[in-house]
Amino acid sequence: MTSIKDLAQHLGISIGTVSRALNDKLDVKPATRERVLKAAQELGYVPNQAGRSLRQGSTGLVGFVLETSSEGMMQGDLFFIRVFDGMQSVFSEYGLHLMVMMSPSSEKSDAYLEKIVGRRLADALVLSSTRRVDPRIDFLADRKIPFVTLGRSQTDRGQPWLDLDFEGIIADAVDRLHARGHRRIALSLPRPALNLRYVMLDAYREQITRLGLPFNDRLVIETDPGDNGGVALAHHIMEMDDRPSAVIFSDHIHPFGLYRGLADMGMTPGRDLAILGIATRLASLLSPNLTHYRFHLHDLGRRIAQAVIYGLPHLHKEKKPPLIRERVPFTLIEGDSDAEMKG
Amino acid sequence: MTSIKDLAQHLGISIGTVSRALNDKLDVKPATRERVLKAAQELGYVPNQAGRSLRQGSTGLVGFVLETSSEGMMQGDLFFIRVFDGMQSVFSEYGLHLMVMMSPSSEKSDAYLEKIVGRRLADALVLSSTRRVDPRIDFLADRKIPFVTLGRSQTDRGQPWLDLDFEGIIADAVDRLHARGHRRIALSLPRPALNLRYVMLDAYREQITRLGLPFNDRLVIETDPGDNGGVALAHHIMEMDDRPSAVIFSDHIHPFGLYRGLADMGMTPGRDLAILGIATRLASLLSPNLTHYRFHLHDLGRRIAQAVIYGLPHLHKEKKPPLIRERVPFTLIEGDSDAEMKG
DNA sequence: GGTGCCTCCGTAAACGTTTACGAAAATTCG
DNA sequence: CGAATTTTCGTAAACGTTTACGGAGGCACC
Repeated sequence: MTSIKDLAQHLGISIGTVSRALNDKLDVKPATRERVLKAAQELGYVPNQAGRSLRQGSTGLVGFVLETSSEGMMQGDLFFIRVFDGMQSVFSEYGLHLMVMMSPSSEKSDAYLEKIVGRRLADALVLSSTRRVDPRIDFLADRKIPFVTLGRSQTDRGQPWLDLDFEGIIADAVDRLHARGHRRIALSLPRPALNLRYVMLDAYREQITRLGLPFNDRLVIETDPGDNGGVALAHHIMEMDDRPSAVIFSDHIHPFGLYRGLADMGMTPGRDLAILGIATRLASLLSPNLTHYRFHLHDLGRRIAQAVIYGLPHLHKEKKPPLIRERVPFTLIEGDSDAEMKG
Repeated sequence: MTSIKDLAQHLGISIGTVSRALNDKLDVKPATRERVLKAAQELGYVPNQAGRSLRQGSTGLVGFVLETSSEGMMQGDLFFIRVFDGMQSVFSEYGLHLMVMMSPSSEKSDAYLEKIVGRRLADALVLSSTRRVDPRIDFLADRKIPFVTLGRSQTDRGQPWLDLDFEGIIADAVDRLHARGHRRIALSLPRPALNLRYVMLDAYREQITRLGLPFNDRLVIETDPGDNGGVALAHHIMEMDDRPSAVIFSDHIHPFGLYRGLADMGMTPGRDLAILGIATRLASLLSPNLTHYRFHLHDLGRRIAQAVIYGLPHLHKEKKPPLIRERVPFTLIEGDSDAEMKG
């Protein structure tokens, strides 16, 4: 593999000059710069990242920490790949590379982070699946590693975050169902550790009481990772003695299970139970059409990337970059799963 | 951040000894080794990867090149994350890290690989979405970069590969449908560039003729990326004048679309059209149950990882490691979507 | 006590860059 | 034409490791 030394020898100039030429430094004659660039092209020279990292203390890599939620059905997949794509599209402009890292389950995730960070594998990290109390945030903040979280947390160390606008969704969903005559509106929530759960629950409670409805915690239903995609959930709901007439989902998998479960019981979504979900494009494959909230995930990725850039001083010119803490807006896709309540 | 120099000063010994102690070299007294390890623990020392990479010429990273198939519905997602998980579980034992890299669309993927490889970002690569003629394979082989492909290709440079046993699936599927009285069996295939398409087509033709059925290329149906998950496909199939009584899918998304399309037409999968698919756990959410072929994706990931290890001489002891070229076996999950043909 | 052999450790070079510094060359100016 | 200034370039240090090499001690042996 050709090194900068080879290049310099081949051109008969010093490696210092070659380096400056390649990195667009000022003090190099235009003519020689051209010669260097041309030779680099011909010899297929690409700077070795290790050498460069060592010298300038930055690797050009941004790590996205993905937890292998060992809980049955993988939730995020369809979600994440679009986000990654958006992130990379921004990073490319800065010569950065996105590195998706599979972190072990949460108990060992600290040791994992320790290694990543200690080895200086990445210049910055993005955390996902943020928990209400998230030690990873303290860990990174203590070590002054630039990072951004996808999802909020109560562990607040002044870090930038991006999140979906769950409050907006819940408010809209509750309003919408209320306007259509529903009074017993259930909410399906993920496991307790995730901060997402509390955000949605608070928003739900707030909107319910604002509408003058009684808050009933029996209508707050926990999704069971062991439940195969939510089939059992359907039975659970339909067999409650004061069963809800509508249910709001916080993910895009469980609506499928619920549809399936209802079908098994001979019931129809939208007629026997109104359903609202947060969904990806997959939702369009449900019949009847699922009314759901959708996000521009590619944009979300771009926003995350921007927040990361702001955390890396050598990549932008802002003296005091803004602290990015945004909830990205949703779009409502109207379907037939949340029809008017008759009776 | 503490470097090995800090550690050495703190202990009052040379950095050479510290390095040897940490790397389990022979010529260091057990007592000092212990002291070093203890101090490293206390000071939170983790070796800087850039320094190490520079010296030994390897980064400890394995890149998985994921193409952002810009074609409508993302196919692979649910699939890949499990594979990643399997890979990482092996890599962890070797101190390797999986780095998922989002490669741009295929036209520019060469320039992308050029950068990755030139910068020495990864010790080895894994290619996915292999095409029948895949220039990436030539590129990597020419540069002697260790790599493994997930999926086969006609571009054969002696590289190891892992793949799903599509031949086995097709043979089993055709047999199964034939035994149940089906004579007009359609096959749904992905876009032409992918090698997968040809593997399946060949296997299909072979099995069809072996059973004495006529090969009819009108029964080979191309899935349209623009078609929203296969809904239009349903209409297309049901409106053929010599329409098939069964269809085999090569992916896990289109069955959803087909179910949806059939439902829209008031038809029932398994009664009006037999359906076989290759699927992930999501399939259990279809009603009636989709009969499908399933793979142990975590294992697949582990196999890929093993093949990668064999390509990195410093990580194993084999003089001549075996060339891994395997099709991982499938499991049939029986459902109700491929019932007996009546009439 | 000299010789030889281990065991353990320190020294220093090397990996490929970038960059501060100063020297050389080119240009401008009086 | 010489001096002052600017432009351009070469030198060398530094980043954090690993590792080949050799030296210093300890011990056993004759």
